[in-house]
Amino acid sequence: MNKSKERILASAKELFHEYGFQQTSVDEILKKSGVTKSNFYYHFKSKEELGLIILQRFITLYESDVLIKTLGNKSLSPSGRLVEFYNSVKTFHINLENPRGCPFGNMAIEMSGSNENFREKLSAFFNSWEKIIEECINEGMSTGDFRGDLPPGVVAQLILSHLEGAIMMVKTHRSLEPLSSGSETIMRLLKAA
Amino acid sequence: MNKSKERILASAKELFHEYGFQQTSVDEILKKSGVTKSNFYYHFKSKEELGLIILQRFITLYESDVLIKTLGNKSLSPSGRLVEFYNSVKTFHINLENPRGCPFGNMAIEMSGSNENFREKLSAFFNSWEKIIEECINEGMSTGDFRGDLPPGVVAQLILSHLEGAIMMVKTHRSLEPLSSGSETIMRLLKAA
DNA sequence: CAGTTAGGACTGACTGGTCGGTACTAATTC
DNA sequence: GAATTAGTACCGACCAGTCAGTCCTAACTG
Repeated sequence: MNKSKERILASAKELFHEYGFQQTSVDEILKKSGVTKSNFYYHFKSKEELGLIILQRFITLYESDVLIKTLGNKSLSPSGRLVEFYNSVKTFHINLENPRGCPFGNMAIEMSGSNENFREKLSAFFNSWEKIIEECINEGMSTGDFRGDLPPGVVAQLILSHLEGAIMMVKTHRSLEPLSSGSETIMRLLKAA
Repeated sequence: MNKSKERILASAKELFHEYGFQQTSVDEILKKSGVTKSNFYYHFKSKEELGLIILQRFITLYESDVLIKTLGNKSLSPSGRLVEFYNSVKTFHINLENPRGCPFGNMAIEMSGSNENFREKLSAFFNSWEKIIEECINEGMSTGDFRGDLPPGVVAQLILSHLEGAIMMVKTHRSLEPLSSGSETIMRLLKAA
């Protein structure tokens, strides 16, 4: 059911990630998904609505498929979880022939200045992402995985900021190195003395 | 002389920073600068050419007015230079009622995937920026300002990645906190044991 | 000095094309 | 019979970019 709707969502998701929201036209989405324009506007009242739905889906999927399975994986040590998380991010970006950047970071920069709906959703998601990292850091400080002389919330914020910046560098330099080298350095800096 | 040309450059620089390159139309630049379209194309052969010129100007200005005066200020200690640099970045972003993000980071995310001219210029600039940070870190490791158990180039890369990510967060959360808190944490992590 | 030439700065009207979105009819599917 | 898909023509706004031609000043020429 809703075959067209799903095809629109799948095509738009890829196009938004590759070219950005504003730089993707509705016509391109129709062409890629093989759906007619009237059918598009039967399912979505506007391009913005589509964008917000895709963003929400991506957030939900990322939380359940990546964040919970790595940072929330209680069968690993806290530092092992963080390493697993970095690995999953690297895998995600290495699988694209040309780095496209972080879907969330790209959208944040593109939309935060011009659309409050996108900005608020992204701001809330970054906060929740940060909380998940913080939980892992906090536990790692108890177990002695990580140095305990810094507030875990502040460390989590630093990790997320650095991650987004590193992915930006990966996209700009067309090399995974800033992410792999940066994540290793983060791990070293967090090691207990 | 060239009053129109300078007005176009000044207006476009602001608009590109606030809305991005692609989201700023030539007509908007004309409206803001009060210049006619034909005059615009008398001075610039395309919107892309204008964008590259503005980017180059911004890079040159930033290197001479910010990077050299902070990270290259030999009258300060290496760690004092880094603090000064962070202060200048914070001042830059606090002076805008709404955070617009880093002009270079914004452009990198927006253009790296679709325009090689922009991507290469930005990639080269990030490398040169990194080198300036590295020089400061390297000296600080000699003086004992910073811990010496990490390669300075890797640390510099981490600092720049984190900075760009933190500015992205400032823009998304509409709060300076990720940058001020993050920079303090970086300083603490780099302190010699 | 008068007449000509050159060239940079500038103009308004215009082009072909794309944008997101609408209107409306008709067929197909569950 | 209600939800979905298809088709297609259309809209006004906007897009980057072009054009022939004017204005003004300064240098050259007789």
